[in-house]
Amino acid sequence: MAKIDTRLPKGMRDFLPSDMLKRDYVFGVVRDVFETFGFEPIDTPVLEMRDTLLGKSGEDADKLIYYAQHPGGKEELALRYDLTVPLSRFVAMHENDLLMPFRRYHIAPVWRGDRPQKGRYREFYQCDADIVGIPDMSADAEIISVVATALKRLGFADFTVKVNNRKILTAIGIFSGVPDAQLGSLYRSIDKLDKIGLNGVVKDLRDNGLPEDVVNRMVGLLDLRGENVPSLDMLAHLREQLDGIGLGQEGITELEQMVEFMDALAVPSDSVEIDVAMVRGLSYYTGPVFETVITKPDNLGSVTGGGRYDELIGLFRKQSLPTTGTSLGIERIIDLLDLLDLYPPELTGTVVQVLVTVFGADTQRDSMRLTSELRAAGIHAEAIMQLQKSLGKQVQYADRKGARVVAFLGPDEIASGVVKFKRLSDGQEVTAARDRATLAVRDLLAE
RNA sequence: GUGACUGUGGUGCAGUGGUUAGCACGUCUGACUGUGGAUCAGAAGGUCGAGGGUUCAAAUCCCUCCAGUCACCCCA
Repeated sequence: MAKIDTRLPKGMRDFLPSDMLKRDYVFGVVRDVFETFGFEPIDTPVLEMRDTLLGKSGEDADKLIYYAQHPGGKEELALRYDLTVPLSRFVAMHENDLLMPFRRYHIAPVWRGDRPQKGRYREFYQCDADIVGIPDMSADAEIISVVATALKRLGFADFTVKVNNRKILTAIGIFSGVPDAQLGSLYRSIDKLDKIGLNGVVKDLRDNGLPEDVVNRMVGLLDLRGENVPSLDMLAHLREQLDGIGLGQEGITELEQMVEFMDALAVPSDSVEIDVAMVRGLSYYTGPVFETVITKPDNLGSVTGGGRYDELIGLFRKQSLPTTGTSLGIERIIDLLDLLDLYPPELTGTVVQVLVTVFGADTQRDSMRLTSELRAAGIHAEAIMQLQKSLGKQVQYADRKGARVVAFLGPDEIASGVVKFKRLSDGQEVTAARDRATLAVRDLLAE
């Protein structure tokens, strides 16, 4: 008989138990850091009304949104593309129940109909933290701080949070004399600076039909972005260049304030870089924008992204609320943790701590009783359920599974009222009285 | 949406026109009926991505489709 094809939707994945344990570990660390910073958890439906999502993140994003429909349903639905737009809807909808400022975190899957490739999936989790209701740069500095703290707690040593401000980008456009219609392609060219270099950007700009004097003015500005120029000096320089352009002055002041606040929050200055060539594609950003790259293996793209979007909530409510936040991309973080092997040693690939063997039908109930006692003491325990399995196979099963301790409860032990435990890592065995069994296991697990 | 590369047991690969398609790892069984990682012996497991064409003969050459990977765009 023909078997049903097992394939999954493109870009979507199953997770084995060992994968899930890693994921849960990462989620746990991130959640813990978020809560340390005073962010509260929320959740929203995976489906939203189509109109809620469309037209918020840009044309490119709209094309990636999945539509979801019940055959008999009249509502036009879509799978959420990110957690930011749902938050905006959520705030406008529940403002009566929210205290401002509202700091929330949200860890949940989102869907994008993108072509999958390394570090990119069609279904993936985002971990977002946002502060609603604060226009001040102290909020943006908090966001950078929470990002840096989470990455550090996960074990990353070499990462850079890049910071820029959309107002500066706009000012660069004004300064150089780029017509509004071409601002988009201007940003796109600038964004490629790291990849294709200054000459590449110049070529790109010319190819896009920008006049030579415009290109030259632009190059003068981008040249400021030298690696060795201290950030604040560079901003002062930029301030002179953009003299008379109000938006640019504003953006620079905001960055300067952020730097001060980050300093007060003890964000290590060597993990933050002001990069006036960092753009970010989502259209709702209005001020500071952030993005993190892991600098050591440096091939997986950004692991966090965010920024300030002061107008977005205004689409769902008479008056907008100033909001800033970030998203951590758990999938890329996990790929990197795998690569760098940064997991704590206690992640063994199984939740089972003790595997209880079974000698035969006549001792099975004793094994079950012991298992139950271990569980009551909070020890993760599993009993063998196949009576015909040889003892060797049972121990092998425990070993392959990754259980740390095996319990033996055969006729001899039962007769003398004891139980024998063996720690698989070093083969050490201890025999303990039945009423001291859980203590003995705890000792073996502790080392 | 654009481009490049790749599809052979569960996984990784070999096989580039010629008998029943091989190897490694993994799986299962046994040596080992009260103790794992090692060793040895044996077994199971494949419509060679799908369809069509060329040929006496196709995993191998050609065409189409499908799928996967990577890159661009964009993004986490």
